Amino acid sequence: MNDEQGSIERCSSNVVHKDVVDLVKERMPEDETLFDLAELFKVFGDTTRVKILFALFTAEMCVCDITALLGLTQSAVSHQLRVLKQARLVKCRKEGKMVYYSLDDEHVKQIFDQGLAHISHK
Amino acid sequence: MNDEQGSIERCSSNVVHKDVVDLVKERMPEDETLFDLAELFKVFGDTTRVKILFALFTAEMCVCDITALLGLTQSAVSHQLRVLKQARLVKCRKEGKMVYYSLDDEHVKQIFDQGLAHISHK
DNA sequence: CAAATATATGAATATATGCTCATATGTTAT
DNA sequence: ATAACATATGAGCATATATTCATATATTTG
Repeated sequence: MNDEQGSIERCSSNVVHKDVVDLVKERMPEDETLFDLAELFKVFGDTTRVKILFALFTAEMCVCDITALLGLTQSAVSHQLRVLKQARLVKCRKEGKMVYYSLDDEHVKQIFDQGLAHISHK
Repeated sequence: MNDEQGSIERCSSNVVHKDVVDLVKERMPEDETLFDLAELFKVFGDTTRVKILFALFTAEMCVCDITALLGLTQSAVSHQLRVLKQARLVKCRKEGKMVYYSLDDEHVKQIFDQGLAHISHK
């Protein structure tokens, strides 16, 4: 209402730097976008799924092989493959009784590389 | 033990394509790396934290302003800032009673951009 | 020092999530 | 058709996690 230049008062849910908050608000993506982005990263946020994706960087694999590789239950693997597929990160093709999974995204590799870069200390 | 070229039998925790599994195993990063990577993405896997990081792309902000921006409790924001700080994604500087948070990572922007690229349909 | 304010933190709670178990579906071979 | 096998899926459980509430800490002001 007043205080044009340096607003350095009031908080408790009230804004201290209205100008900054307004600018940030302008530049914020839509809520749905932010939600979807978080949902995507949530998929990356599990060791089993990260392992599966890394495996598929190297080669297409059937569920059986992934199960053996990870030392988990076939059920557990299948459940996670479902999650990855729903996120459109992997695709599958059926050949006889077996189902072969492979990567279905060009971005994952780069996302992982950036993530690894962050991890190997800044 | 036998069957050199096309091993297309046995599963149930037994490997179907031993060659593939062996190759994949070779190229897999260490378990600790995979775990840390998943932990990092777990941090990105929450709408509130994604919002905070996006906000900080634009400007350094105090807790108060972030709280107003997100329409959450000050406590909730503080808890999430803690998570982000622990992951070395944000840093903070104190000025009087206020604490200003800003980005502390060069990779987040690129990770988010790749994530957004994936989201906006393949 | 006391009051006001900004931020941090521990406990409690409600929800989400990954795995296991049991079972269903679908394919191949006998 | 029956048996064997590969994969998918639903229910249940145990754990993780995001938010809230209450309160602690720290800084500034009167």
